[in-house]
Amino acid sequence: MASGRELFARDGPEAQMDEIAARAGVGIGTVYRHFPTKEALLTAMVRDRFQQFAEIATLVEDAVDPRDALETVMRRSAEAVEGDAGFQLAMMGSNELEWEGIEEQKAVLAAVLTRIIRRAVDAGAVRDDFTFEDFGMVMCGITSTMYYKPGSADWRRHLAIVLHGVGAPARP
Amino acid sequence: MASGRELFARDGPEAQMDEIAARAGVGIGTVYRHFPTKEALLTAMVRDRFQQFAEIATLVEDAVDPRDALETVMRRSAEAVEGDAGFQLAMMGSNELEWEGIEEQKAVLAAVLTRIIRRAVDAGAVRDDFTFEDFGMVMCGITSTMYYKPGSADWRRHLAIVLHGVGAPARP
DNA sequence: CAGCATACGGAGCTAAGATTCCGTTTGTCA
DNA sequence: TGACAAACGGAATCTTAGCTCCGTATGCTG
Repeated sequence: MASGRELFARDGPEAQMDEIAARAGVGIGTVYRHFPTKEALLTAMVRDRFQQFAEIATLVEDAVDPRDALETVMRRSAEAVEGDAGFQLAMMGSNELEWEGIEEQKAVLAAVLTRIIRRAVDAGAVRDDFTFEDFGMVMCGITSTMYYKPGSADWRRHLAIVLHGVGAPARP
Repeated sequence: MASGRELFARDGPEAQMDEIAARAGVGIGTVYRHFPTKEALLTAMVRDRFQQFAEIATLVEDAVDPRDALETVMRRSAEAVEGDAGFQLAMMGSNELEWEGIEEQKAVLAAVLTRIIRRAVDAGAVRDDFTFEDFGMVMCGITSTMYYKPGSADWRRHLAIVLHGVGAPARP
């Protein structure tokens, strides 16, 4: 059940299948009938999030100011993930393991973001060596703040620092 | 054994006690005679690292340029931790759980770093709201890159971005 | 060398949590 | 209403990994 996977996300990735089932109001067997394994459940959740990221990025892509677009994508994506400990951990590891069936969503996101980044670089608003890879990297960092200080808004400071750091260095 | 804990650090925090013991060339019982619990072993390791951080910071504190001092501390600390997956994960969580017996080392580090940061801020080289807490936060982020891309030098890019972001914003 | 103490090794105990399996319930068709 | 199918629930199983315990080896003293 969709509801089940969200509850799981909320409690973090070490949530027990028993608990997930109970909270969704079904038996364990039922959960396993929908998702053959715990990892499958995780993956489904992660895929949804990446899709959401892609939607956010697409929505913002045509903003007049490309620098704004980038900033907004980062902020909105981070906000979307606040309180979803399960995904936060998954994301921090997303560069490591290639989750099955995530590639597609990731590719869409990469395409949109690459365009946004290129525009921002061309506008001189972002350091010219910034890439989609870097985007993922710094987002993971921000996510780590979220994960380890749940409920705090500290990640916004982290984002602010990174956003400043992503800007083009002052020409001397 | 000191050697034992390092081997453990290398293999990550999910290394099994059996394996640790075997690799150290002793029996499991012997490991448990030195460290009552797996967590104790972790903690000992983490304490050593924090002490190392404090030493690095102290060594660099008197550099002429406070901005350089900060940068050097970050880089050297990160380098010290490269390849130590166990500590990397522990550090990412260090703001969450208060490890027993780490407070002392952490306090020393905080004192030195706070001085360095203050000097850098006073010199106008670092954004004036930057704190020791922020230091830990961004270091965790950089560490997450290290952890999830082991063996890669990508964390240096992450550090570069963050360092730029930590700088004082241009006065308009 | 005998006797005692200290430290070792590692088989086995126990807990936790993912996954399986089968008897039961619910729903549909004639 | 009876028979069959699909979906369910959750106790039991299997696996993994931390930890305990006790018989043995090493070393010191007289």
